[in-house]
Amino acid sequence: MPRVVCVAEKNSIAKAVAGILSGGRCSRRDSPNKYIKNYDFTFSFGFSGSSSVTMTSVAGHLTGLDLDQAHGWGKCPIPQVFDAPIVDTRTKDQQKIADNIKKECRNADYLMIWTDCDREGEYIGWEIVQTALQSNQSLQGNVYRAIFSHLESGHIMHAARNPKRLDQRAVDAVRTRMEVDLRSGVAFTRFLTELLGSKVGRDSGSKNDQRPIISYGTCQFPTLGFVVDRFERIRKFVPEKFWFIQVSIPNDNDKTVFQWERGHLFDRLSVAVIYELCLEASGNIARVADLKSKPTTKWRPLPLTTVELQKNCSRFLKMSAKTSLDAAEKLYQKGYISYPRTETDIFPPNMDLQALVQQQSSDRRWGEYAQNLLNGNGPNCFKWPRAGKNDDKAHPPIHPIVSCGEGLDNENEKRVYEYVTRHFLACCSEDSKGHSTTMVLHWGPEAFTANGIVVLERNFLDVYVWMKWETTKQLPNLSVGQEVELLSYLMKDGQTSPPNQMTESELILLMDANGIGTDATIAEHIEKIQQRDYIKKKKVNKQTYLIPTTLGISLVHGFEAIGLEDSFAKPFLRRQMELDLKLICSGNKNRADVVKDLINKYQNYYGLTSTKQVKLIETYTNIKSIM
DNA sequence: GCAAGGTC
Repeated sequence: MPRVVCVAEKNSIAKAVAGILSGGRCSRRDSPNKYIKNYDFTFSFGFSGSSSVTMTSVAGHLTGLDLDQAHGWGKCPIPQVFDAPIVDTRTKDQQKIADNIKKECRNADYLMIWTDCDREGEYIGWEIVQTALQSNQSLQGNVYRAIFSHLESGHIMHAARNPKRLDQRAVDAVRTRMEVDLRSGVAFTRFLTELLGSKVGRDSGSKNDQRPIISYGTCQFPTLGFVVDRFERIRKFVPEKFWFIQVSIPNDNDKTVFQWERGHLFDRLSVAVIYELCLEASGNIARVADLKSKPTTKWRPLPLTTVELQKNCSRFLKMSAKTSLDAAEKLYQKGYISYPRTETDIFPPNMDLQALVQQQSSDRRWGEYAQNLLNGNGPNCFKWPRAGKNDDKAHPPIHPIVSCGEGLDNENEKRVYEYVTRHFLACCSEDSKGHSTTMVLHWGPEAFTANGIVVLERNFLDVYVWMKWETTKQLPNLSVGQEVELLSYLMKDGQTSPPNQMTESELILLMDANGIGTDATIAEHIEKIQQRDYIKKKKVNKQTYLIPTTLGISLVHGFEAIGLEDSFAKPFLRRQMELDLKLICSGNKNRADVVKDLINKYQNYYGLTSTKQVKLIETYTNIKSIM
């Protein structure tokens, strides 16, 4: 019988796929790595007929990239970093996993790649192929690639029966990113550490004269740039005075305040003239000009992605992005929630979501809510979630798998589980419904509006406890055309205020929108620039803000003073690389040209930076003296 | 000792 080895990106996928292909009849063997298992069964592939199959996995990348020995830290002039030979490396864990693959493939006839169907997965597939060929050259030409986007059994069967080949263009694109990130990162990190490390070290009074690392990374710098940018906008902010008119009318024993439709104006005299006009024309009498009443809804959330999870854990639970992602990872490993790294905000149509809701019906906190959704009496019954626009073709939105009851003793995991579950139940609920009334008053030639909301059905809000939507005070009972005596009519002034410092939740949004990092790495970049002492967390009242340090501000301004064509601290460079990678994937550019162009650019920037390096030191010294 | 990207 022919022998087929299948390799997935992680054990959870290997286990699930083996279970489906074998009809639940597979046997499990250990591998040298405790997280990796080998699953044996028989299956009939189109290319091999009835075969003896071993399904195993890697755990992410199987190889790493580094400069060769001769070009290690301090061993060569920095510019050589841009064209030094690159070697593949393996950590001890990777070595064990590679050994397992080589052993399993030694007597194999076919190799089938089951890594995630995204760009990185394609590259990991290529790493697996290279490793397998080291022990079995005859596999060359007998490598297939399964195309799948979730783990529903019919879908997996279809993938097994319709294999494709690895997409070399996607592999090339990833290799390009790796090489450019490595060379640019290593070169500028060594340069900055040599130039500023001892200076910063002395200033910060760090012990045993240890020099801090001052790193450059294609993601680290734009992340820092966002924070510094906000900081500068606040620092340079000049408040501007404005004037406006506000009127109010009686409402029961209280009043209803109406806002001027012009908002506010920055010219006092204009407002004063308008105010006089109104007063002359109408005295203290206004007229109801319009009354609009309409149903309104507050939408339930979209299915949960990683970025949304991190943003909301930061906003609602005051957890750092790193902490929430780590907790989610643990919950996934324990089998409580689905895979936590996903960009998908649309559920596959044949998923049994009701069964997942049912799972939650025994919970003390939201069990009754879940049960009511399924019972279907009352306005709030199970409704298929809204569909977002993103599908990473690899993982479904984050959702709870089983109820954990009181089974979690780690506080962070408990809170993240609660968030994921409440979010999921909210997704499967009705929108919240209300009624909004808008009244327009005319006073002289000017219009003023007031708005009232009655929440009629809370629906998902009952389980999504962090979101608020409240009934406001009712508008007074008046009809169109009616005249009303004003309780007050005032000309007021105010001034514009600066934006707040950056929150972590805003930073995540900015990074995501600008393509800086991925769902899995955004939290790490934010963590990294704190470790490097470029930014610091600062608590004001109950809110935590991210504030750049002297070093962080100096780096951004220092490079600005040098005047590189594409600023390191802006997202443009990274975005341009991303576009080039897409062109490699579509076959419109080749890897060698893109690498050459990008490395050339960094070489030029390095040349310019080193001739103007004194500007970096000056900037640091100047900012140090005024901070 | 340096990057960013996977994953445990």
